[in-house]
Amino acid sequence: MDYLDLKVKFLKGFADRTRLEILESIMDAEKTVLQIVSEIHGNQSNISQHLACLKGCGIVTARQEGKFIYYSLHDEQVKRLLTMFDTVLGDVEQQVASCDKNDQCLCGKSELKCLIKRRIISP
Amino acid sequence: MDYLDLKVKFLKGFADRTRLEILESIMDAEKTVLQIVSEIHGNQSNISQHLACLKGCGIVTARQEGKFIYYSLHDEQVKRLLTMFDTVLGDVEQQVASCDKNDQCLCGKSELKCLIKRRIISP
DNA sequence: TCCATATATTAGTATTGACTAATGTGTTTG
DNA sequence: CAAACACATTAGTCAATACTAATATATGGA
Repeated sequence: MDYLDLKVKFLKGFADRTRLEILESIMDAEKTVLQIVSEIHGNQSNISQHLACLKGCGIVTARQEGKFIYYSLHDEQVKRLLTMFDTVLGDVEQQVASCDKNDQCLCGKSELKCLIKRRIISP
Repeated sequence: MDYLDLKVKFLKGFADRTRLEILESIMDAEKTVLQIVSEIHGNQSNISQHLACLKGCGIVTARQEGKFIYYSLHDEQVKRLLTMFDTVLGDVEQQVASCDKNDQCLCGKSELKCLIKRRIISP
């Protein structure tokens, strides 16, 4: 694993809907797994796996207290980064939203418009 | 597609080795597709697809001039974000590098240690 | 010690995404 | 207009990843 691989892994940590929901949930205060599970949709197993992922990506840290494990953002820098995502996305949101022009890319291939374009289903 | 989906898509745009290589390549100056292709490994088709992806994610923009198309970062904010990735990664690099503890997560399941853990191959 | 609670792990499946090779489109130049 | 060039698109394949359900581990308390 070279530096670029580490960077990819770190960034992939953020690039998932469930994980972003988790991060939003613990943005301002540490939470236990069950607290997170109840705040966002998801089941316990799934959330646990995503938390392990976030930890492995250096995005969150865990702190045990009795039978509870509290998760929080790794540090202030990570929080700043999360904030910056929104800032920058503000600039480009329109472009990203016009997904029609790049159906094939990161839109989820079972998205309706993508299925149409790929002629799996008809309009 | 709600706001969170847009954010996920935007972030996924960064979360790939080839795309990061492209971004590094055009970080300081716009480049044509062929220039990018020759600077990093990759073949033309592959790079073209990644460029379409980056464009769709609002990360780069394209400018046509004759038969050439010049790609560059979408704006200064995106450049700042790319810089910030390195800054924050500096803090957490050690944690990310110790991939052993989270084999299953974003390490690539055909990585040697992952294959061992999953008992596909033996140590 | 036995049970309940909190969380992690495993295994299996389905989806998503990256890559290659081949072909298509548009632009310039002879 | 035809050939060459620059780039985009398509289709197909394989690998990576997210999810569910079931099971395992660990902690605290009756």
